[in-house]
Parts: sequence; C-alpha cells; structure tokens
Amino acid sequence: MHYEESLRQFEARCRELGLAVTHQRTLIYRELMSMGEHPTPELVYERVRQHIPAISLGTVYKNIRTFLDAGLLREVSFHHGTQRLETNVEPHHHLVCTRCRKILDIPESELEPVRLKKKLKTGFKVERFSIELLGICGDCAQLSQEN
Amino acid sequence: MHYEESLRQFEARCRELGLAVTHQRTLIYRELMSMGEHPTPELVYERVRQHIPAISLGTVYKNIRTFLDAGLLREVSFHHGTQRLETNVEPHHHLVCTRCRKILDIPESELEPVRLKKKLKTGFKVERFSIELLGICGDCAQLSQEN
DNA sequence: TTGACAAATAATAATAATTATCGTTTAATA
DNA sequence: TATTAAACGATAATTATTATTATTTGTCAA
Repeated sequence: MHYEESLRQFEARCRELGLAVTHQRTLIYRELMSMGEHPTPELVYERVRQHIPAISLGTVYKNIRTFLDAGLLREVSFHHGTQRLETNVEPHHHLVCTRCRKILDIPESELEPVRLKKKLKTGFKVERFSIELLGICGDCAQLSQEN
Repeated sequence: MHYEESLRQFEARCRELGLAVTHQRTLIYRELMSMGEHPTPELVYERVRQHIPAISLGTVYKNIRTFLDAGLLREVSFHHGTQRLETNVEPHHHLVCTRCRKILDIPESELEPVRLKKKLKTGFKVERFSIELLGICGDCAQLSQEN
C-alpha cells in the first residue's frame, strides 16, 4: 500500500472516530506503522522526535493510548505493568480474562499439542510454548449480563 | 503434601542454594505457594504482613527476585515492565527471545491450529488464542557460541 | 554455646514507566 | 474568519520496582 493511500485511510479512520488529524498524531501513526519491531513508546518517541523535535513524550503516550482504544493498535501482551507470579510447576497454559485480568490455569493435557507445520527458517531455537486463551471469565460475563 | 514436609523441602532447597532460612523468607514462600492466583508482589506483601506486620515491601520484592533466579518461581509473562506495541493486523503469533526480548511474528498458518479437547467447564468465553514460542533467537545463539 | 562474619532485613532514597493537570495552541466546522 | 472543543507541551504526580545503607540475624566453626 502506498504511503499516500494509507495516510488517507488514517485520516478517514480518524474522522470516523472523531479524532482530530494533527501533525503529531499523523507522524506518530506513520512511524509506528513503519517500525514493525514491536516498539516501546520510548522508541516511538525517539523516532518521531527526528521529525518533530519539540514533541512531548506525553503526547506520544496519549496517542498510543488513543490508538489502542480505537483498535488501530494492539499491545503484544496483557501482562504488562505489574508482575504476576506463577507457582504451579505442572505443565499448563492460561485462561486470561481481558476484563478483570484474572489468570486461570488450564492443564496442558486439555489442549491439542501445538506444532509447527515446518521448521523455522530463522535460526530460532524454541524451548517451550506458552498459550493464552484470551476472553471473558465467568464472573465478568455474569456481571455484564446483570447490567 | 503436608505443610511440615514442604517446609522441610524449602529449607533443604535453600541450603542447596546457599540461602539463609529466615523467618521472612519462609513466610513469603509459604504465602506465595498458598495463593495460587498468580499474585502480584504487592498482594504477597499484604498477605505476609498479616503475619509479620513490620516486614518491608523491599524484602518481599527482593525475595521474589531471589526465588525467580533460583527457579523456585516463575513469571507468568516475559512482557512485563514496558509496553510493546503491535501493528501487524494479520493473524499471527510470536517468537519471543528470552535473552534479548526480541519479538518476531510468525503467521498463524505456520502452526497447527490450537484446539481444546473438551469444552471448558469454567464459563470462560474464549475470544482468541495467543501463542508464544519462547526460546533463543538466532542472533543470541550466535553470540553465545562465539564466546 | 558463643563469637565472627556473611547474608538478610527495614527504612528510605532513587529510578523507570506511565498518567494526570493545566495553560496554550491548533484543527474542525459553522 | 471566528468559535470552540480537542490536542499539545511542560511539568507534576503516581505506580512499580530497584538500589543504598545502617542494623539485625542466621550460619558455621571453634
């Protein structure tokens, strides 16, 4: 997709969402999309600063949040912000409630084994799999029905 | 396993590791093991404080780190501490290097589909799967061979 | 048992990541 | 082009975590 085209799409999406198309916002989005390496907000800030030296880190954080809320962007993991500890030493995976952040264990044996269709060509040595089943837990589902 | 027995095992493990068996350390471990809900350090602190009101939050953090380093404990996720952003909207999963924290995308199509063997009995509504292949990336593997 | 010494602790300061506040500027639209 | 709500920059505040340091406590050997 051409740059011009994706820019127009971005502007259209902003209008749908009632977001002003500012110079800063546009550049944050453009840099984000050009990075691809699962960057941190700090890294995005550094990249955008090359084009707008006076931009504030807060603006980068705020726009990232806006994009996340709008679904233009995702976080790699739900478990960022605070450490969660694991005491279960049995092989298992996790059910993760995206609403209340509850984490429930599910024994490995309840899932069909994960398998690669072919060898990776990246030289990456896989040591273990970690599977998360993301969704809404029973408690949260009930709560939202009641209201 | 009885409490007395697991306590003795804990003490033995500490001696193997050269760790002093202190009142605080023992209680932090005991509470951790009794919680099971993937607690945060703060929550562990609150629980331990019921038994040792004067304990310091720093002591809880430091012991958790010690347990993690010793392999007595695990973190639920590698992605804690700082936000990582995702711009790839195609269905995919992740290769996560546990050494350098690099995250690489792997198309969903390269993995056999994840499937539950039977329905969950927890009332949990699964919306999507997130699979992480944890291991060592090519760059890191090469670096450790060179030295 | 006791005494010496390393390790652990409590108190507290420092740091890192992120969010909130607020006065000023800018984009949307009438 | 004037009005107004939204966004911005500067900065303070907050949250999670780590570092520092003086004091206390296990460990181990005599």
